[in-house]
Amino acid sequence: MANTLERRSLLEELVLRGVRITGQRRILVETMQDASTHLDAASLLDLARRRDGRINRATVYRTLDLLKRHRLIDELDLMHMTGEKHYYEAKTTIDHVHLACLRCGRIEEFSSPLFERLKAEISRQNGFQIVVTRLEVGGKCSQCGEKSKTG
Amino acid sequence: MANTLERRSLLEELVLRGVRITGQRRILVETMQDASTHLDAASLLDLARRRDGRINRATVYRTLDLLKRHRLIDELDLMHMTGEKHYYEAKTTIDHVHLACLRCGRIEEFSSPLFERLKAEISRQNGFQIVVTRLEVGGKCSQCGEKSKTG
DNA sequence: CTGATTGCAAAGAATTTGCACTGCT
DNA sequence: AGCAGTGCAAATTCTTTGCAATCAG
Repeated sequence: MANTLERRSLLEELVLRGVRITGQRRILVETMQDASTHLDAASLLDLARRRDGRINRATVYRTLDLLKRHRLIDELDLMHMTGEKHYYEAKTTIDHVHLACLRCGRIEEFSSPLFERLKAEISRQNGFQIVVTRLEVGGKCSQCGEKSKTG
Repeated sequence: MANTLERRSLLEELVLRGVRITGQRRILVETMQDASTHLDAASLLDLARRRDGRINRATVYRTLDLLKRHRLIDELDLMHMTGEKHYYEAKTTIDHVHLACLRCGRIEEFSSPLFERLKAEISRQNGFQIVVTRLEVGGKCSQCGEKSKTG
C-alpha cells in the first residue's frame, strides 16, 4: 500500500541488504507497494499474476516470509473480519493504529504521539526491547455511526 | 486465565444473559478461567477433557464463538509466535497490552492510563466507537535482554 | 416437549513443505 | 558454475459445517 511515510522502496531495501532479486520478488514487492489497500496473500498473488503470469502461490508466501524476516513489512489481522487471512503493508517510519469498522469493513489508519509515548513507557517500565507492535481497534466508524443515528 | 480484574465469572455472565448452560459450556468456561496461561482451542479441549471426556472439538470452537459474540472473551494472536492459532482470555475491566518475547516466548501483560488516553483520542479524533482493541508487542523481554549482555 | 446444542466425520481455508528444475550473480 | 530460488502438488494446521442424536429449560 503506497504510503508517504516510507523511506526507500522495498526493492531498494532488499538490494541494499544484498538480497538476491529475482523477477518474482521484483514483481511481488512492486505489486505490494502499488496496491491501494492492504493485501492478503491470495490478492497479492492475483495482482502479481496480472503483471506476470509466472508466479506461484508458494513464492508469494516465501517472499512474504523473507520480507517479514527482514522486518520490511508488518503483518496485520485486521480483527479477523473476513476469515483468518493476514494482510501486509510496508513498514512505515512511524507506527500506526488500524481502525477496523466491524460494520462496513473500512480500515482507517491513525498515528499519534500518544502511541509513541505508550511504547516508550512499555520499554522503560518492563525493560522490554520492542521490535514490532500491532495495535488494532474494532468498532464502528464515523460514517456508520451517523447512519445508525438517522436510520 | 485467572485475573483479579474480572468482575463476574464467565458462567455468571452467561446465566445473567439467559444463555443456556450445558455441561460442556460449564466445563469449558471453568477450564478457561482456571488456566494459568492463555489457551488456544486445542489446549482448551485437552484440559477440558481431563475434567470430562465427553467434550468435542467442534463444541470448543462453537463455545469460543459464543463467548466472542457476547464479548466476554478477547481473542489474541500473540504475534503468531507458534503457528496461526488463536489464544483466548476472559475480558478484563481494563484493557491491557500483551508483550510477547520473541526469544523465550514469555507473555507479559501491561496496562497503563496512557493506553486509555490513546483509546479516548482515537474515539474523539476519528469519531470511532471502539468495541474491541488488541495491542500486541513483540520484542525481547528483560530477562532475555540481560542474558544477551552477559552471554 | 421442543428447539437449541452436541458429536461425528468430512469439508474448507490458509499456509507450508519436499523435491526436481531453473536462473541470478 | 553453483547454489539460492521457484513451481508443483501434496501435506499440514486450524477452523467450520451438515446432519442425526441428545438434552436443558
